Amino acid sequence: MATGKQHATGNEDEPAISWQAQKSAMTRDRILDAAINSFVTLGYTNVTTAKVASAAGVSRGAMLHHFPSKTELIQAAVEYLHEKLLEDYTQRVKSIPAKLKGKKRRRAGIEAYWQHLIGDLFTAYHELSVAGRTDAELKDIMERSSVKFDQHVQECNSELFSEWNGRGDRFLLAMDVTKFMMEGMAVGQLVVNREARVNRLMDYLVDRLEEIFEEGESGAIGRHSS
Amino acid sequence: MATGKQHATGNEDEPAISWQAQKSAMTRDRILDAAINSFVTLGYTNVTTAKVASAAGVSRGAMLHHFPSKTELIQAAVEYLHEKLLEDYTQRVKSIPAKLKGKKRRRAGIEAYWQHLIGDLFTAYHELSVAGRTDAELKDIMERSSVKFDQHVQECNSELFSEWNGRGDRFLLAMDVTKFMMEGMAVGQLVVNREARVNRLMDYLVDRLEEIFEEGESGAIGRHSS
DNA sequence: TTTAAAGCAGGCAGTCCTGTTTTTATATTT
DNA sequence: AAATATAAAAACAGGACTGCCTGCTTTAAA
Repeated sequence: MATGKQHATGNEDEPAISWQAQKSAMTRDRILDAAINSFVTLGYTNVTTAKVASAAGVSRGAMLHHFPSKTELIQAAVEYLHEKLLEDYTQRVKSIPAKLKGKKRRRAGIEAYWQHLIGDLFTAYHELSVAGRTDAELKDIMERSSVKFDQHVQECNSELFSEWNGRGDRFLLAMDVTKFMMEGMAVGQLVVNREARVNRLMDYLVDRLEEIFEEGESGAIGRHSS
Repeated sequence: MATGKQHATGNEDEPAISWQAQKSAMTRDRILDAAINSFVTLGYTNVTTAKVASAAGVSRGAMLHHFPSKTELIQAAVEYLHEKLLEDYTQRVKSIPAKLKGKKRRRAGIEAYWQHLIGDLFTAYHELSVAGRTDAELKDIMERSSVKFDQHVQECNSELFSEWNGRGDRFLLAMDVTKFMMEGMAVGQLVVNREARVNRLMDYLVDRLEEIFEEGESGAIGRHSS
């Protein structure tokens, strides 16, 4: 594969993209993709370096060349996963038709987040997150990743729902409600009547968000608590 | 502890509680307690039969006498955990003062569930739940356990919030919203500003439940969706 | 008192996993 | 074209975990 026919001509001051560096980076990414995929299909507990190497189609030796230890592999996989999570979410949000306005737009935002949550990337993230609870190093990385991701989501939402800017705490509350309720749905056991319950919950959630948007400073939020 | 002086007198037709059966049951429970505790402190990934035996204070041989394989140990631990989860939740709900009425009572119910969720038992449950995603046998057991637990919670709530009986779907929706949002909070990464956000979310949740309770058939729920 | 059986303790073999080292192939440079 | 560096493959050693097996102690039955 890739017989390596590079430009034979002079090509003097082309600095250092260097042919084999690309190949190296490619196998590196293949390994990281395989790692993430292994977390999804096997579960964190059952992932071994050999299985990842096999899934990536490289020898164990090749893998240990790129990642000298299992720990370094996992840490690299977390950072790689973080990038892919950001990209996945961003992509889903960006593909919301610009013509959608108002409530339709909000509903589409919720749906995009839901599709993100039931995808493989978030599954892998959750596996690592649970594993991180009892692994100090991993915990640290996961928390940083989580905080950065939430910041990105907030920026996306400020853009997507610009009509809500300037609401301060309200906006943050709405984001928290959405985040935790939907993550709970994605993570929790939801076996009986799944479809119907999910739809009903998402309808309910959108309505509550509308409430926050519709009502003024003295609206339903805090009506009882005040 | 319990020097085992059983009644030396006749006591003819007492069938078979038999001395060593008690001892056996006790070590069995010690092992299962140690297993659950190991899931909490070590994480499912790092639990080994040797560590569980050590934590229980029994030899490995003793453990293999009670649980011939690791699989059987874990399955027994799940059933044991299920019982303890039921008991824990029930206990917390029952200890809500009977004098509390109306909103105070609802708030106390939420608080009881929250304390249940941030306890060790639910942590162990979550570990096993995640492990069950990629383990067919375990998945099966966990789902059954989950369904049964939810049923129990529903019965408790029907009793605790009897003023809401007869609301049908409304009631189920309120339970789902509560369940998933709070489980999301318990499970998800919630590092920055944890205290304040949790309190705010629980205030918000209680208000939404009040809404369901206060408003009639044509209330806020479905106001937008209809 | 003897006999059978159950609970229990510890050692042993096989397997899997990790990380190191050695070896081969492929690129880049002089 | 030779030399050097890097990527990849394969063999190897050490450690950990699981399951089995043998023997010991305590309880129940005869």
